Amino acid sequence: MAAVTISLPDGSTRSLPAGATVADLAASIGPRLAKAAVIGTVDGVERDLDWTLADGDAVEIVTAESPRGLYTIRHSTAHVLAQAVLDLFPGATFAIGPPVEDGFYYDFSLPPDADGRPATLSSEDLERIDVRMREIIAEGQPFVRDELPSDRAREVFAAHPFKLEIIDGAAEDPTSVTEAGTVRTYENPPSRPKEHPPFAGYPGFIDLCRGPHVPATNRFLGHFELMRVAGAYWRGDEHRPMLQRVYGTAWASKADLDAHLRRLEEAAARDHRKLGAELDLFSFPDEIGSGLAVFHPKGGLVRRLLEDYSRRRHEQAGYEFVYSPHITKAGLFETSGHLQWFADGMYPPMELDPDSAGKGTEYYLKPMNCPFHILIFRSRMRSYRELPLRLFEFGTVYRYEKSGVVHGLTRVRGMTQDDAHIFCARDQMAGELQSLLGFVLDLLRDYGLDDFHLELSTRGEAEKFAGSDEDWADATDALRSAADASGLELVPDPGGAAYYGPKISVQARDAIGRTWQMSTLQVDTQLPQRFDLHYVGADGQRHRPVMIHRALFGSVERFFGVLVEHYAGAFPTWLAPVQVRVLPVRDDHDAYASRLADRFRAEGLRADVVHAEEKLGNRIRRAKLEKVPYVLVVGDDDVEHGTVGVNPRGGDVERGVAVDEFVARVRGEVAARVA
RNA sequence: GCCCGGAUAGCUCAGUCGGCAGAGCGGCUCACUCGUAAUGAGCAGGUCGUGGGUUCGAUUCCCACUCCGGGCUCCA
Repeated sequence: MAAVTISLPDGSTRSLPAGATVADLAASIGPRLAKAAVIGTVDGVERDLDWTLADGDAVEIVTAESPRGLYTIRHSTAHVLAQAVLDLFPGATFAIGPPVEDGFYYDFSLPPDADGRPATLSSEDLERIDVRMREIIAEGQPFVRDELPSDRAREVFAAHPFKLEIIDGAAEDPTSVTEAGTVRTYENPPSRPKEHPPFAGYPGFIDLCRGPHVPATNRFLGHFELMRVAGAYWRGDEHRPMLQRVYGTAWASKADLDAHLRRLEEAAARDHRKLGAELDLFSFPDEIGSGLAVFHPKGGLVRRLLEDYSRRRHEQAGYEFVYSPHITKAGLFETSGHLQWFADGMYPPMELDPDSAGKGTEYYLKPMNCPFHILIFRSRMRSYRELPLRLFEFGTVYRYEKSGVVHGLTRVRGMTQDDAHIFCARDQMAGELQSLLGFVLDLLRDYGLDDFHLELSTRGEAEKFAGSDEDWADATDALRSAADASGLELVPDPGGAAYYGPKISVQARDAIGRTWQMSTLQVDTQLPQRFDLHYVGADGQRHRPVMIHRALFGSVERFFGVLVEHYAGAFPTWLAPVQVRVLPVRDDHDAYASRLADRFRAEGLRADVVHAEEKLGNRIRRAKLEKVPYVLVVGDDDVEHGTVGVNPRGGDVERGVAVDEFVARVRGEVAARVA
């Protein structure tokens, strides 16, 4: 029998009999690899284990723990989910079911209820689905690959309109291929034919799919958990039917699954909404309305510290501070284009000052600050010598966010932007953007975020963009070169721009690896035109300035929320609402404790005292739960020697520390903005 | 805006198959005076999210609304 020669990633080659598969190759390397192999890549393309190898193929065996192996496990689990739902809900049909980060989902449409609308899944249904999935897994159904002519596939999937759309190429499925004329399928034949198989000519379950898959349902699957059910629009389009989406997570082992579930718990424990209440930072009283926060004294203090530091840095960087009102007549937003492009995001107008006919003037709450800053620019003739003119405001704006999207402090209806508009000459734009990006990143690092990437949002095909192609191209180029100069990774986001211009957004990764959109830098040639802005150049002629819109925090509220989660509520000393808590051991140490707190406050530290009305242990416990950076315990020894017992957050207790030394230590930390 | 789920004391939650509402923590009072993550006892605190409907009777069943959570769409 002829042999095939296969090359491996380490550069070695192996000879196998003709007809050998990926699985045979793994077995020839070793029994452990044979067992661990989920799929293989052949010349870079992922293939099932039963794929027949050809002479000269370069093959890599993919194991369960690898990203590709996990992807396969999640993908195969999604198929099992689909089979289970189709089994349990006769008449149900299915759409797409790709693997996603940490798991998978599948979208379904259930047969109509008595009221004629498609039925929905409830969380109780998830338990039944879970049970059915485990039965299918225990059955050990193979995943059987096949290529069907499209005509034949249309017959097989006749009862599944979403699949027909995919076969016809009208809908995209990230896990399906619809090559001209044929489609690939994966069948899971059941051990016993189903009573009412929903596919013509197949006794069990079959799905359109590019693959590859695990060899059988009892290989590598089973370490999964269904997480939630949610609505999702077919093809992500809000004008199309709402499907029922089931999300799950799946891993290579029980230990990995458990570790993932623990990570979710940890993330929940640092949720800023939970910590906001626990640490008495802010709240969202129902009486005020959705997405409208109040900051309590401690949250207000932290917020003021964030803002104060930002203000100082902006002053040093040549920004000038302005203020503008919260409401304005409609005309301003007509000129700016907001009422044309952004009206959906604005609160409806108030009609004031009716005339004799009863017709009043419409006022709007501002959704953005830019038109106001523009009016400041336009308030008098500007010289090129004034440029770049950088106008900064902590500007509170209101946006009528759709009711389903508000989320803690990260998506609100009333927010304060650390907003600035830079008016510059066209030839200053590139340089200004570059130094601006450096300034942004530098400042974010001071707040403790240091892992970034950039996103470049450009104009898409849609109609929602104002202005000429040329202006967009210029602006986009300027942003791209500033981004390149930063050396950070740049992810494209076509179609993500605001109506008036492209933007770079800075995405920051927090302490547990989640990314948040923070700063935005936008180039705008539209508003200067709309407001007919100009300045007088060195040549004595009028020129049109370019505007750069930028916010570093994005919104103060979101930034605050992100920092709470980043630090898990344990703010660094410079931001902590209470930096030092003094705990006298007994009543007769009260006077000493109070003198210490006075001294600390005189040194510019935020210190308080909790007297001995409760046991020391409990007072320490409370201080720890409040995440106070320094708990000082003072007793007889300390009164006698002028020392303190230092119990630092996350560190070891140290007795008999001299007060001066302690003050110097903490003041140093605050100055360096660490810990 | 759409789909699913929820709202009971300041917080976390139990409970009522329709018949006067419960716990722990927290708060207050008293006692304890204590050296590094929960001392004990007592007291107060709820028109069971809001408004309608069904009913002899609704916190419980139905409807609408408000607010919250998880998604989709959208977004700082």
